[in-house]
Amino acid sequence: MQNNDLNLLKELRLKLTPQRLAIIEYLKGNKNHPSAEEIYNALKDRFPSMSFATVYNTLEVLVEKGLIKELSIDSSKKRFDPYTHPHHHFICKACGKIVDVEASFEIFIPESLRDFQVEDFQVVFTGVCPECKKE
Amino acid sequence: MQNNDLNLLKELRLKLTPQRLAIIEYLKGNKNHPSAEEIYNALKDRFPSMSFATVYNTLEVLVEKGLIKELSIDSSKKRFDPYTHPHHHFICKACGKIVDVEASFEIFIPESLRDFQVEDFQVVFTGVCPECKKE
DNA sequence: GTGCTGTATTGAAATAGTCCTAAAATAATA
DNA sequence: TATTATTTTAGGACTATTTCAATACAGCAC
Repeated sequence: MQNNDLNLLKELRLKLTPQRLAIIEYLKGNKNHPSAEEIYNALKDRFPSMSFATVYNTLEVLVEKGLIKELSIDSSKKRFDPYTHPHHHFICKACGKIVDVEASFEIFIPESLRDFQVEDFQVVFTGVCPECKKE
Repeated sequence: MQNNDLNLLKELRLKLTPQRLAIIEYLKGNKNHPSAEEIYNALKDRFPSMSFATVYNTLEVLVEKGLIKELSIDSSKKRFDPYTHPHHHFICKACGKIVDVEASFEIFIPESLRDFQVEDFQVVFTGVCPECKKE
């Protein structure tokens, strides 16, 4: 946890609670696209009294403030991604793993979206990851 | 419901139950990416005794047989798409509507996915649809 | 530091979506 | 028409998520 995180939270007028700081610290640099449960499990040793609601509340706030992104790649649960810069994903049909794809793609906005306010796009690759391919 | 649907189901060795036929008919040509609940609600007048499990069972079979696709665009529920040909989507942040994008994109497979077996990709645009833009 | 105030956390229960199971129903076949 | 294997049904189980009221506590003024 760096000082600039503390300052960032202050600027956002969020109270610096230990649970929040731990959740942010856990997410920071995390490339595993964790679910709420994974976050909860990772922190419950340090915060045995922490409630699931706190994890959800915090994640909601962080998404609102734009510090993390909520991924809609997995239809069974929400996943969260601290990397808010534009990037893409590969999802393995076998194990469900989600991998970052750092390439940038040149995509033209199709004519059919003329009247739409397109703000972002995401490329989701599907297939089989190297580990699952071996089996 | 056309005869070729009936033949298709026969070839797949699926029993032609009224519920199944109704679900297939409802999905056919449907561009709203309906959820299981929407399908259930749309048909419950005609099939008051129909169970939710039937909807899920049928959808599962249809996905297995490749007649429809399951979309993982909405993190709150599964959505189903009868259009199995390659196409993309726009999702409105305001109303959640999912719109088909028929364009085809030239995407290179990035070097970082060298060892991955990439089978498909999907472009998901996000932003605001014309209706929500007005508000 | 002490006290105040509004925000955050907690625990439990409510809700929503999906899936499971066993019994009853029924489509397909002979 | 009888048989059989598949499908539907009803209800409950299960998981993920949200809500709620009560309690705790971070930040601020003094």
